[in-house]
Amino acid sequence: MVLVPVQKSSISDAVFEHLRSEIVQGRIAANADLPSERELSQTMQVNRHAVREAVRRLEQAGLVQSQHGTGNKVLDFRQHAGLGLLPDLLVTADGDINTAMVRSVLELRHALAPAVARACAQRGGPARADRIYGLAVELAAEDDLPLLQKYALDFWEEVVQGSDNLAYRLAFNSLRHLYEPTQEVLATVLENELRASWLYQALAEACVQGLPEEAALAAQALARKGLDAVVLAIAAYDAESAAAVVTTAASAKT
Amino acid sequence: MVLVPVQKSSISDAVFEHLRSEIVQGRIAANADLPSERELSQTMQVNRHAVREAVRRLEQAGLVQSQHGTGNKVLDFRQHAGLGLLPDLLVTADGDINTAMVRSVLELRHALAPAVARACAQRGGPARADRIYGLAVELAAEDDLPLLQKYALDFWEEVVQGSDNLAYRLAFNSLRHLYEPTQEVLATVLENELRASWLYQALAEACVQGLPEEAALAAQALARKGLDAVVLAIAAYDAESAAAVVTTAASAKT
DNA sequence: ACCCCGCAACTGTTCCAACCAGTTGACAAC
DNA sequence: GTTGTCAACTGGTTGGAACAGTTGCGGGGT
Repeated sequence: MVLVPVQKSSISDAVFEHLRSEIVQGRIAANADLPSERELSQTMQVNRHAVREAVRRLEQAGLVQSQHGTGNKVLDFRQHAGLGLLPDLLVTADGDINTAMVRSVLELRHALAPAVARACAQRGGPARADRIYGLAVELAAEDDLPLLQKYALDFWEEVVQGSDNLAYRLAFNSLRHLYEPTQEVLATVLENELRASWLYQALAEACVQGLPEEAALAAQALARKGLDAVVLAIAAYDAESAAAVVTTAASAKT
Repeated sequence: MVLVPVQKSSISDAVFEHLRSEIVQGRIAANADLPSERELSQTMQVNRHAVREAVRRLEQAGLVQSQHGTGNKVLDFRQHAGLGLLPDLLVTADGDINTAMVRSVLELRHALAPAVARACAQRGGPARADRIYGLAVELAAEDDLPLLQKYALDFWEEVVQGSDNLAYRLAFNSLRHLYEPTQEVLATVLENELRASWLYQALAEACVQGLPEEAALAAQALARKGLDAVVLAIAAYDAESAAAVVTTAASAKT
């Protein structure tokens, strides 16, 4: 018997998530008006306050704009949303993985990793470099994939902090929030990267010795491994999906 | 006589912004409890719903976590917030410019620009490349600084769209929202970059001919100019601030 | 015929006053 | 000492009312 904490969700949470997915998946066009609060509360059978709280969150997320007297206008999330929207974009309307988004995210990581590592080697300081080195050693000694993943995340967390750049860190936060719920799925795909312990060590070494370019190169090599693996996995996945569609069509014809 | 639209701000907006600045500037410690909703509504003399809507937005921004029965806990924004928080971090508690943050943001831009340009040259397509080229030509012909700035923003907007990477675009959104309100201030600092029309043209050329590495190099050179200029400006600004402090201290002593 | 003022009829915004529901800690009963 | 209960917090939800902008229609006026 396995017991897990039950997930409790408030009403306004549910309203928020519903409207968000309606918008993100294009079922409500950009620049269109959201139904009025009174109408929403009536059709969704919830109190108007719940709707209002949801709309406020949508506004904060850059998906909606409120105007007193006129209504709530749906914005184009591609123009106004931030990285916080990534988790919701990873799955398409029919529950499939949005492979284009996965590639996008890993490209973003590939673009940031070298810069973060470079900054960390420049400004991280000896104490931080020691911690990073210690994590690299732990990582090299570990064989279990989930644990390896956890250590890698800790490793990067330290490097990002060492970069002494809050903008990097905020971007990293968005990527981490995206990464955490999908860990198990990604573990197998990123295995090559996670097991490249020599690269983690090279990065750590570069931080200890204060060699920015070496750190950047190691970080780039790491991110490259992940990106390449994902690109391959995506190609396989898309081919499989296409084949499935063909099969379905064929069986429908018979 | 000049008339500008008056800024109307709702009550919950005001509550939100007040609490946000309290949190971001550390006047409420991370992991501390926010005062209860009833208490906040009483001390701020507003209705509890206004407080609730503000707290919802704080939660959405990653600054606060709500728990039924226990209260609203303040999170460490460095760990949980996204790039959307950047605008609020640019000014310190006493209204000064947060120079470390300015540097951080331009470093982020410097890290992203080459990757975005590379992707655009690879995947942008001929139609987009033509538009980019057209904007580069317009840019080269322009002399007025504010207009130059507008064209440069349009230019990058096109490049980002051409990168066919929604993650890049969402990150770019955050940077743009940060950039727009401070345009006038930044125009003078970034003048060297904005007037480097040959680099814009090199980037455009690379997009037209589909040369990713050339595009990346041009983009990096552009971002580098801005970053270098800002680093210099920051050094001057900090020196001036330090001198001002000394002067104040000296005059206080007499 | 045209213009313009004013009045509905929308919209979001704010408020009040309850009550429901989770959490915690003190305190009495065992 | 352990345990169950209850009071006193907390946020969550509800209904209803009134306030405040926006828009468009229609009845004046010119």
